[in-house]
Amino acid sequence: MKKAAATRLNILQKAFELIYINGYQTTSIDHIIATTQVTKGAFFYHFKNKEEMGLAIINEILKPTLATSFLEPLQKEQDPIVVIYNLMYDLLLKNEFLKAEYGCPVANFTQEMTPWNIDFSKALAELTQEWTKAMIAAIEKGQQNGIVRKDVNAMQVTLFVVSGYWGIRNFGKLENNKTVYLSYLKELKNYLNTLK
Amino acid sequence: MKKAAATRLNILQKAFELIYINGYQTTSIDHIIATTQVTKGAFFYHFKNKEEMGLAIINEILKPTLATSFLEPLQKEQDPIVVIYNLMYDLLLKNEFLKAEYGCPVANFTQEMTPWNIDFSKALAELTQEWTKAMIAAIEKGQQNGIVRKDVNAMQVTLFVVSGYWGIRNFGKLENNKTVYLSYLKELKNYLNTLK
DNA sequence: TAAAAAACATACTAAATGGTATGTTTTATT
DNA sequence: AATAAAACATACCATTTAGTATGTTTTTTA
Repeated sequence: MKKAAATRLNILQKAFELIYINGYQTTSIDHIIATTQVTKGAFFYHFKNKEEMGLAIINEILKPTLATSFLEPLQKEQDPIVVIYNLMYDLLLKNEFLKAEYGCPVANFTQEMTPWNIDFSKALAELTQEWTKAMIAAIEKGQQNGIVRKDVNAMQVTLFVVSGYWGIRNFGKLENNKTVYLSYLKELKNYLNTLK
Repeated sequence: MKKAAATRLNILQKAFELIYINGYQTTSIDHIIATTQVTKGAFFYHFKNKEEMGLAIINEILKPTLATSFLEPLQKEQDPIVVIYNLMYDLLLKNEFLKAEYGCPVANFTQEMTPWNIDFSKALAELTQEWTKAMIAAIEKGQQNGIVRKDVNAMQVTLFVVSGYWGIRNFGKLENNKTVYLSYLKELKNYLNTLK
């Protein structure tokens, strides 16, 4: 990687960490450049302002994570009920990128930036739609395979499941504890099994 | 009401509106006093700092709303499945205090303040616990009445339902649209009916 | 290897922020 | 009505903020 690209990525990664922990508004550029050991000149060479950096975090940090941790697992040729459950299990309990006490980065950004920042809203809505589309596809494939009932509304179920995920992440944040995830996962399993 | 108390309440209500729309961090005291037509002297006479005002919003604005809109409906002597569904229906589609594009105030605060602000976290966790306790009680009563299956875990179901509520509110915010609520409610009904 | 462009560094600025110091006015109490 | 306390008003301040102006260094290209 070129050195400039490395500097840029370094800024984005450290900035993401800070924002994930403290929020976008609360994380100042001064704070970011202090922890990255990068000067203000370098920062504003790579990003024309704070907002552009925030959007770059979504596109260059969150989007790749989405692909590997949220989409790929759904594209396996398996029982979608097992696949969705395992996905949630991994995201909530195993994923090292995501921490219980800081919630879901996409949900955090959504809460902080929408509806007043249109660019953020659009970028976040796109990310979310990629995930929901993949989940809907997985469920519909399960219907074709006869694993999931034909009368199940895949879009409806996806909305229900993703909402639950966002919500339980908020719970984990509130209680600063992963144990709520265990109860949630049990009930998610119960629910998913009713789709058979 | 005494005039001083009216001033205080006016600040809290206007501040809540601004914070509900723009977030706690982004809402400045200057902005609050500008829209309330109250001077800085008055503001800091009633609240020793911004944080105290924020906590007062939780205790004096959100808590009463919780009681009337979130708890009372659950305490009716009825089928808890109907009661919970109707509660969600009212909260998502009828409630005038809550707007789709701004999400759930408690979830918003949680996302923005936890885990780094302990006082906010505690106040918000208390609010949430009041709601979950009421919902658990409603479900357990339904089990005693034979409406809800005995093998249902009331706490687990409550966690699942509340998570879904928080999550769909985030969806509504993201899409800036109430139509997602309709799909969510349909699937919620399906889910709740499996508890019979 | 010289020139040019890219990448970074330093010092600064205007605006906004939470908060204070010091008043004045209003209300309650004797 | 006099006094004291409560309630509010105004002017100010130190700090933080995003962002800029103007450099210097490093890398690429001809």
